[in-house]
Amino acid sequence: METPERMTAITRLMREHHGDIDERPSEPRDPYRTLIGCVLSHRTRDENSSRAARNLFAEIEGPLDLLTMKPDTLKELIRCSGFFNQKARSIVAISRVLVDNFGGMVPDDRETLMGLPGVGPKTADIVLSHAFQKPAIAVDVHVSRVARRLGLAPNDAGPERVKEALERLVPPDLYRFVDNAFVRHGKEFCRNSNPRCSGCFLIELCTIPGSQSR
DNA sequence: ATCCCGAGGG
DNA sequence: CCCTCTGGAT
Repeated sequence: METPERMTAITRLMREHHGDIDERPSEPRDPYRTLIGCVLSHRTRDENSSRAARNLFAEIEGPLDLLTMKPDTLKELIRCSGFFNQKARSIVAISRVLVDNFGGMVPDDRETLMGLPGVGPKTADIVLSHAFQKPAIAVDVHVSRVARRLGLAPNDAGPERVKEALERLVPPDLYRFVDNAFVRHGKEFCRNSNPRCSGCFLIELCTIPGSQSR
C-alpha cells in the first residue's frame, strides 16, 4: 500500500470521528480533570467512567479539594465506574504528590507524568495532547487494534511500535486527534469481537480475513 | 459469564 | 511478554 492511501485513511478517520469522549473533548480541558478522568477510565466502559468524573467534579475543583474529602465520600462518587478502591487510592496518591511536590499543578512533561502513581504511557499521552496541546499520540487497545487491522502497523506490534508507526504517518499538529478517531472507529465498527465490517468505510484497506464478507 | 479508554510487577 | 489487580453494568 502506498503512503498516500494510508494518510487518506487516517484523514478520513479523523474527519469522521470527533472528540466526544469525556476526558478527551475537542476543546482542551483542565489538566487535573483530564488526568483524573483517565484514572477513572482504566478498564471501564466510557459511560460509567464519564458519570464518575461528572459526579466527582461536581464536588471538587482541584487536588486540594480532593484531599479534604473523606475517602468514603470519594468512593461513593466514583463507585459507578468500578474498581473504585484502587482508583480512589490512586487519585488520592496523585493529588498528594501534586500538592506536595508540584504546587498543586499537573506537570506537563512525559517523564514526570509517568512518575505519578497510577499514570502510565496512555494516561500521560492523553494529558499531554489534550490538556496541554502537545504533540503526543495516545495509544490504547482500540488504537492498536484498528491501526494493525488497517495495515498501518505490523500485526504483532505492541503499543510502542504502533505509536512509532503512527507518528511517522501523521503530521505532529494532528497527533492529538488520533486517539479519538481510532477509538471511535474501534468501538463503532472495528470492534474486537463481532466487528461490523459492513458499515466500515475503510473496508477496502482492511487486512483481517473474512472482513469483506462480514 | 463477559466486557470495559491500563498500570505495575514479575 | 504475561500475569494480576479488582468491580460495575448488561
